[in-house]
Amino acid sequence: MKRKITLKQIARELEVSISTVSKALSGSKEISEDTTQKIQAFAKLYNYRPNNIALSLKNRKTKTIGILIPEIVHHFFSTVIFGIERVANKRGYNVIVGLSNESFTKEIINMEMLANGSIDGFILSISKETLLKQDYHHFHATINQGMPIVMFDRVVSEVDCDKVIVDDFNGAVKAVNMLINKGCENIALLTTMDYVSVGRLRTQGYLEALERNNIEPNSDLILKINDSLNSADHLEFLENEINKFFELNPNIDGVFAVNELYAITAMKVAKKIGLKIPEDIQVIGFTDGVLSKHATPTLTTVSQHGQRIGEQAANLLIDRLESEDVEPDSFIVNSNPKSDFIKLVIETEIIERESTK
Amino acid sequence: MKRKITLKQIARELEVSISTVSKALSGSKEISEDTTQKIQAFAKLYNYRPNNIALSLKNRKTKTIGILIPEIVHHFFSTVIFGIERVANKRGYNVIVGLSNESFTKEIINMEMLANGSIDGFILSISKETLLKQDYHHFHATINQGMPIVMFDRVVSEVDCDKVIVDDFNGAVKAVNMLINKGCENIALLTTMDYVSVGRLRTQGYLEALERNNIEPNSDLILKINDSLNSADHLEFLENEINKFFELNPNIDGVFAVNELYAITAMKVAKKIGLKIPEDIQVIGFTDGVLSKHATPTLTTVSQHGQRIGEQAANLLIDRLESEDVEPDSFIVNSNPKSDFIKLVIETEIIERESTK
DNA sequence: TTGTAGGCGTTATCAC
DNA sequence: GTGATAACGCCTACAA
Repeated sequence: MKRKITLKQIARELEVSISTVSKALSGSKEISEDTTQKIQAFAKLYNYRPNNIALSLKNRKTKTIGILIPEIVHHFFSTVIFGIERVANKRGYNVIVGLSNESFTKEIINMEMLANGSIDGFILSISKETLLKQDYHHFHATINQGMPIVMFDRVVSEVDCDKVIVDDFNGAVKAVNMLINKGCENIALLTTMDYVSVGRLRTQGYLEALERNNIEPNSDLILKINDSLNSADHLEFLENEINKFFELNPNIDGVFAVNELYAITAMKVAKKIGLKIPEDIQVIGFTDGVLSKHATPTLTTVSQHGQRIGEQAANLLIDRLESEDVEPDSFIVNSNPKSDFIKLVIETEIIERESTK
Repeated sequence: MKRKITLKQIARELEVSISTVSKALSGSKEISEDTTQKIQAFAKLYNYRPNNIALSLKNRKTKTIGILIPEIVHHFFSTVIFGIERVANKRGYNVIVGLSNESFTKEIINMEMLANGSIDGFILSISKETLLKQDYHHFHATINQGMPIVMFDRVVSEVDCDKVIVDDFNGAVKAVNMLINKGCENIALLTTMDYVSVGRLRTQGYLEALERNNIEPNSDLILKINDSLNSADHLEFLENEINKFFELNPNIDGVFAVNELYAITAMKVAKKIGLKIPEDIQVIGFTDGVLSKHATPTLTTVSQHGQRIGEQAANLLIDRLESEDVEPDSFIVNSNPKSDFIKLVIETEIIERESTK
């Protein structure tokens, strides 16, 4: 077992100085043909590779991106990671993943763990608990330390940073519009509690679409589901809630659900009580995951393009990291660093499947 | 924007030496009460945290684990990551993720990228292409460099390292046994091509169960599906294959599928051609993912306990990393480092749902 | 053409 | 009690 070889060892072995080795390996023409050749051959033989940690320390940049997300066993988030990793890798960066599990404390711990030199910047989506608490001091702190953050999906206006968001509002408008155009007259909304901003935006989109079509919103047709329960009991609870809801409102002929699970469950309940999809009731869900594609009938969804979100976020972050390099040299007067944060809105796309006519 | 503060800056500010600051902060009692207090207060005020990179360089360990997997948008793998992250975090480690996308080359590039000091050890699952090529030199190389590897799920006997695997063989036996006990007489096997070892093991389990029950295996009832196509066309292809298969073998009353997708698709096709589940045909799939839980009918599956796999793998790796620290001091004669690699077999568990009687 | 020295941030050893 | 020094591995400005 031969440990990784270092410049020092090569130098000792070849009886030259460390800097000669360094220069020879980087192809500097300060060094003579002969020694360069000799050194490069030796290095190749022993498979020399510069130590990343040493480089990081010297260059004060690690070439790695920290991702901090609420959960990973989740189609949307893993898709985003996939997108991030893709461009990160292409641009020479690694990716380090931290999970908050929707917990405020774990989010903070993870941030501190990574912010101490391990990474050059963050790409993150805020945990539910943090959103509830509305305590964003840890974001401000790391930004103040000069570490850039790019937020995606669950973002918050209180923090100044680059953001990549889904066009939740218009996605919902499009979906509900489609239901209306396909003949639905009593469209139900299945949504979450308000504190997760995306849920709120999707609800607003639902209302907006109704208004544009001169349909009076009916609060009976809106079901707000408490999603704070954990998965074990959650599924049953969900089915019961939706079941009650459908029985109270037998006139429902269209459903817009703010996430895939609600949509799938709505279909399941509908089928159980004898409704035909899409003949009797049409369903559209936000978020295009595995379930939608494989449900029977397959589910029409609003796709968020998770991969694109990840790619854009990574590009945004890396662009900022690499532009910072130049900053100290440039004396642009209007650099205006406070307000030129970018907010990318990723358009949604409706994927039509069998649950709509 | 105040950059992260360093020992040097504290020292300068307080007009003491760097080493005094270092000692004071680590609570050494070499330093007087007074200065210790003063320094600690100052450090707290400026929120001093030691720089991880510098520590890594000094200690020659990064306290981070490299995960290298074929894909991340995949329930099983993300579950494993979840498990790894959990124990890694608990034990003070970070987790850096690389994706091979089932590509041999990307696997190598990622390994080399991470092996140059960025991590202390690997947890990985081998890409399909690598398994096909049977070229494992990169694993040997990194192990030879003194970097431990723990493989999970897709492992290979040619590489000497710790392994955590699913009991694919017995899982399959259990599943097929269950089908037999529930009255199935013509059990079909839906499997992949042979080169992915887990597929082969599950196939062997299927055969074993038949044999134990004195049932003559019938090659007509085994469908090997070419899964090298990409997802776009794959689904349709899959449905067609299974459809043809079912039509050729109308006597099938039980299906064991080596993965969730095949099982779900089999159910879909069965329903389409008018078979009732589980009355006419019962189905069990390997891998317990989201689809199984939400399909109609819900699918009986063989759960692999992905999270536990991840946890065990992480514990194995960290145990090895932290035992290495002691090694140089201990002069145990029978240390026998070559052959004491651990192979953990995680038992599967059948989760009964509606697709079986 | 080659080598020396300093520094990235930290800790540990040893001297004062 | 406090501080100087070396070392982790690398790079680079500056000497020789």
